[in-house]
Amino acid sequence: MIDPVLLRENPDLIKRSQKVRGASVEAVDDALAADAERRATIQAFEALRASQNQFGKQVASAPPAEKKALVAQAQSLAVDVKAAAAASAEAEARFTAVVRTLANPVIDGVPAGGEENFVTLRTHGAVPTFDFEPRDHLELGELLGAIDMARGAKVSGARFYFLRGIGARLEIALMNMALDRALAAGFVPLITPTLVRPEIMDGTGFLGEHADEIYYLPADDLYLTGTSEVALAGYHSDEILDLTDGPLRYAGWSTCYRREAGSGGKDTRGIIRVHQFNKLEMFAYVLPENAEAEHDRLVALQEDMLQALGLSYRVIDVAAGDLGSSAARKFDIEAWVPTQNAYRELTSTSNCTTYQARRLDIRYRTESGKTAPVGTLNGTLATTRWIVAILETHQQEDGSVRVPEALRPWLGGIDVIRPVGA
RNA sequence: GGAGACGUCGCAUAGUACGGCUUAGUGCACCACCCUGCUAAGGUGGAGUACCCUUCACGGGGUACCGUGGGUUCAAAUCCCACCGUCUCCGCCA
Repeated sequence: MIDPVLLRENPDLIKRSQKVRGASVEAVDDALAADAERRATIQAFEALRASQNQFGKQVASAPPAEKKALVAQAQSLAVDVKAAAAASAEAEARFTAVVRTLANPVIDGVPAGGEENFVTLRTHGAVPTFDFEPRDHLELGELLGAIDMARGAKVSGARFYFLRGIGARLEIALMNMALDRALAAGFVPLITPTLVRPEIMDGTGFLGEHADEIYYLPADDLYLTGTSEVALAGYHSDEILDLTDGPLRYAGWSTCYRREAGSGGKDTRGIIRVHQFNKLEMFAYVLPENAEAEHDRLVALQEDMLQALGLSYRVIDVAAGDLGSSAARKFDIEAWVPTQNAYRELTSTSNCTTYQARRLDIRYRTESGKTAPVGTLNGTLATTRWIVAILETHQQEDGSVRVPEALRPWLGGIDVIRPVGA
């Protein structure tokens, strides 16, 4: 949720942000009107309630003879109070509903426009070239006995798969490598619940435009999370944090579930876009003024990891229209996937500033002793999808795949993965 | 799945049988000051969160909050209902 004070005092800033996102600018005026209405009804209710409280004291201390008459008077007052309370609650609900449609104001410098308007900040590594026809990750995965899509479909349907043998080991190795790096960088590992209550899912902002992407279990009123970000953000909800010793940083390890509802027909081959995968997610709670520095720090950790794995990539500043409503800025890192002749997203790192924290009521104490919402950030450090880029980038003509040196310690020292039976 | 107990201001507790004298008491911890040669002990005072109004500001006034949400009532921590959570016992089970 945006800061209601900012809305009141600087609506133009929010309008500019809505505009570059391609979101509704009128919603800002609607919110302002709803705020005025809300405050008026609150005042009316509180004044009535104050007189009712006064009256209650009179009734309590009145001699029994007068009590009856006073109670009769108080009854009519009670009717007014009730009506005013209802009006105020309604106005509050209307205000909240409108304000929550407003997205987090983007940070200065975020490119305007939609998905294609991203700005490339830097690229790393030459695009790999082959003196043979490179195989795609699924063909390699099948040769290596690593990926089994057919049986995944048999058991669970399209976009499900088995990772088997070296494929399973590869994923565990990646996750562990990422975890060790996160530990070294001061992150606290956390294995998170993947089923969460509605208010947590809603608080992280995923029930908005992503609602149809999410698995829901009506019998239990629980949502399956598409990223451990949800549980990591909910972890400290309704708390006042002590950030005097620095940010709180967590590395969440979880399976992620996504319906991929809007992506019919896209990336149907292999494990690029699947309903279930594993991810190691970094999450940081920081003082708002440190959020942008933390954002860069997260991206640096991701780049270190990608470089260690010998992948070629570019870092992009995602355009305003392609940000989720919670993010004020988002850096994606996309690795080169040879057979697609394209960069594909491997990590996504969002600075949610205080937007998410305000919804989840996560605060810290300022120097003056007041409370204020913290900043939250999240970013990927490893996912199943990375296997795609690793297999394709490091493949050799005979279908074997070189294991990047940095990954070998987590694979028992294996330096080359060879086709099964070869 | 069945039966029961419980959820109060950071922690621990009182208050709930009889609704109004509770702007929720007490202890510990906390902060400021006083006192004692240091420490300990003692004394005095202060402390929650959110929102609304007012003020240039310091501040002042008000409303709500006793797990959450409803309800009864002139009035609810206290009565009623639902939900969430914790604990105990029984049953079942990978």
